[in-house]
Amino acid sequence: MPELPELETIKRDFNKDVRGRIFKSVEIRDSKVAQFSQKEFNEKIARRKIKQADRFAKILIIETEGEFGLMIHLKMSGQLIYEASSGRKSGGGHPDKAYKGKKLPHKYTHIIFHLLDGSKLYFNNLRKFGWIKIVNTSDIKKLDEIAKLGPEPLSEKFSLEYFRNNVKGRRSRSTIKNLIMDQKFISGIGNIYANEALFEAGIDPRRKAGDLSDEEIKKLYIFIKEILKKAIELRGTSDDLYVDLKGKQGGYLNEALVYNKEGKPCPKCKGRIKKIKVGNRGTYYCPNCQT
DNA sequence: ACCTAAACCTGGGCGC
DNA sequence: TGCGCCCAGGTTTAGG
Repeated sequence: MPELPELETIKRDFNKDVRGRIFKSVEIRDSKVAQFSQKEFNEKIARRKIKQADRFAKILIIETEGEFGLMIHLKMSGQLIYEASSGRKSGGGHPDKAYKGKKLPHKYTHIIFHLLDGSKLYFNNLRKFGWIKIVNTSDIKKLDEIAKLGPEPLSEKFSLEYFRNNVKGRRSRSTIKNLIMDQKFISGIGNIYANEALFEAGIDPRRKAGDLSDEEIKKLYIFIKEILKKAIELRGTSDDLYVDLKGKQGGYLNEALVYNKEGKPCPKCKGRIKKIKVGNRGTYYCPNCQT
């Protein structure tokens, strides 16, 4: 579901296609998902030019040239889709359909942003866990949701030393899979890429973090980065509902090693991939290769 | 302080 | 055909 690579894909496309446009108005179709009022939007966002999109782990922030911006979390069923105004060249597929071929907007479109040039941003969210709120962007890193996040796996702050110290130290009693999905420890990894990285590193997801050898810790550290980089190149994973800004699916699922592969042959040993529960999450692994 | 499990929400797939 | 049940999942909250 939307994890770091998916949000990174949206951010990059957003900065290419939407940056510089101007907010006009908003249609709030579900007030749980839109955690702001019409009035607040009119006061803080309307008429402002879009400066850029930033990504912090799985959170997207759309900054305007004013003091405020939008903070967006897709959770697992969210879609942020851009539709260029009709009549102008949009430079790519027109995303008028994004959920089972339904035309936008549809039942699960909870917010629509209208931009001054007639283009639109749709926020769809089937399970309504995702949200958008208006935040003051003068000091983004101090915002509650951002401040509590651990380092990004592809940043310099995520060093092997940091990783090793935490895996062996304070957090050593949780399972290694739960640990690498803990956003306060490393931010941006969710269920899909946790499964994939543990497979590549040959580590059983149920292992206690503290029982990993230095060599295993290093392998996992390397593969977390590798898997995420590869997933960004492939524009993310579309298992169920994830699509990019233009409503297109990501390419990673075709390349996935174990995720969603129950009963399929392991890419390394040709044994069968098993599905179990770890920390209440569906977990795919190869019993032969991951020990 | 720590960990686990339920809750949030909805559609889809399954068994009967 | 249709009802009821369980599952998916990121994060928070409640409970142990």
